[in-house]
Amino acid sequence: MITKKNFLAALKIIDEMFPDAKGELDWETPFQLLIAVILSAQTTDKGVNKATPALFAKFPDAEKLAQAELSEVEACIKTIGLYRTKAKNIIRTAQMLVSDFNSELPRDKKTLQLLPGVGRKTANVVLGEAYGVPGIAVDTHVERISKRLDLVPQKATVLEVEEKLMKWIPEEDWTQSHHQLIFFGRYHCTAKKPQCEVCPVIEYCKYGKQHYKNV
DNA sequence: ATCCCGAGGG
DNA sequence: CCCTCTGGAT
Repeated sequence: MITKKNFLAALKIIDEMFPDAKGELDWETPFQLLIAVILSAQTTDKGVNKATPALFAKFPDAEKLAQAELSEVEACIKTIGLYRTKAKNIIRTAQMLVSDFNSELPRDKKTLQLLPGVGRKTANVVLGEAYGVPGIAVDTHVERISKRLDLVPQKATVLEVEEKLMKWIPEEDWTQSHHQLIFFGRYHCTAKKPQCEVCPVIEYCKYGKQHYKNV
């Protein structure tokens, strides 16, 4: 297991690699952010950004989406993976916002997760992006990076990853580090062809040292 | 553990 | 072809 000192050293280097890391979903209102994040499951942000303009043009707010026809919503997001489940989820989410929450987003994690399609990861992202609540959403990238750095055992759950990151990263850095870990995973430490040959973090990386011994 | 499910890349 | 992409619900 990596030491806290070495992990924070690696994080500092990643900070220098991606100083401007931020969320890449397009949205205008917290409601639209929520919908975009629900849609982003198992799908690239690019794919979501391609579909949401048409979706939000027709259904810009919770009231409109709550009254939408399922087939019409499906047509808007057809190019996105898992589109049938997601169409149902975002309509029901909009209906619940209107009927139970006065058309406003709940601002706490527990309540947000009552909405269909919203789990811990999505709630974390919405709270962080829309309201500035410190948090670390563990997605596929954050999980992969954490395991390659040997921050947690390979069989650790995403919740265990989140807890370890929150324990070792100062709270004031949670949001920024979260974005930077995602950028690092998306553009450098990719799932398929990680760029270990030119990786400034490899001296701290169990995975990198195992796969590229000559560095 | 399994299902949902399309686009993009290698 | 196969794998991956800011997962969640059953």
